[in-house]
Amino acid sequence: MANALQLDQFLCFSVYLAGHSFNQFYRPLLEEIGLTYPQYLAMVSLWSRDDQTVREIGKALSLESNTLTPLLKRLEALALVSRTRDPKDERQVRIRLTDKGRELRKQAEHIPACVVEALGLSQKELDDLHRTMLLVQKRLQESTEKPSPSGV
Amino acid sequence: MANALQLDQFLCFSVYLAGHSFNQFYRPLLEEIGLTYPQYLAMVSLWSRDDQTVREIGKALSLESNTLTPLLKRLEALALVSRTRDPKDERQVRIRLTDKGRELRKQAEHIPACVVEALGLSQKELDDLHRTMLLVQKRLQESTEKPSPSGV
DNA sequence: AACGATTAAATCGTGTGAGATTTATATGCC
DNA sequence: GGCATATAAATCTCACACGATTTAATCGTT
Repeated sequence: MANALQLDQFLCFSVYLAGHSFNQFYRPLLEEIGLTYPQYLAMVSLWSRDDQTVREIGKALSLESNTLTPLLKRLEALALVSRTRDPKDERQVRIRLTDKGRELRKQAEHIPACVVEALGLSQKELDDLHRTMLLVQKRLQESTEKPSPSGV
Repeated sequence: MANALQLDQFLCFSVYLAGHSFNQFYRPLLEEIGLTYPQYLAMVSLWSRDDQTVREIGKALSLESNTLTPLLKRLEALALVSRTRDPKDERQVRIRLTDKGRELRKQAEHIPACVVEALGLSQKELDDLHRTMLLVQKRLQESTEKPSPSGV
């Protein structure tokens, strides 16, 4: 039990530090194209599917409007996206790539290979890592949303 | 290659989201004892070794004084730690647990088991996860510190 | 001992993140 | 149709994170 405690302490540290190092690794690469890591993730989401609402992007990134609104305004200021109210539902704001936003994808395309190279993992290991991260996310989110499935 | 790009995009998302979910899971647990996640990590570091300099804690958490100084001042305001200049080297500030800071450990001790339970992983899987996170951190940090080991 | 270089914290400005509240629009029920 | 309810963004406040700079103390060399 002192053992389990110890392990988790290391685990929470290692997850925290891995996230950090991911962020740090991307930073200089993204600096070249003028984006922060969260801005890059929002752009990746839009490159894979254009014309999303703030809420949809938020779902993809696990972020709410309190974080996304200013972030997207910065992307708008960079002329990478446009923000317009949906005429069919004025509550929603639709985010669309501009030509410049689509152009930027080309400059960002070399980045993934840099990460794969730095990690130095095989395809299978990358796959395992990806699956593990998704599982961790799923399990923790389930526990967070409903702390006690058997009612309280 | 469109393949590799796709995989990494998912990977950077999944790592980002796993970090998020970890943070979200800890939040309500830590709220009970009045700490944020980074504050908790600093306290864990001090519980495992008391009387560290800002720099030493920073090394453990991959943080610099620009982040740590205000964080540690908040812990000081909570009366959990003391901050005093080292008489032998006045440049350094030594961080020491107060009695209250040591006491808090008891209230934090149940948290690790919650995480292990939520993850629902075997000891071996937890171990693998931990090792993988450490490896990711190591590889990415190496690449970040010296972008090209074979000179440029 | 003196002065340039190094080191440790602290400070400053910008950009996330998150809880709580607010504003504006849409929906449901009578 | 009219009003309570629900939903989507935006706003506000606080707490990280980080690059860059500043301040203070120590070290190294002469």
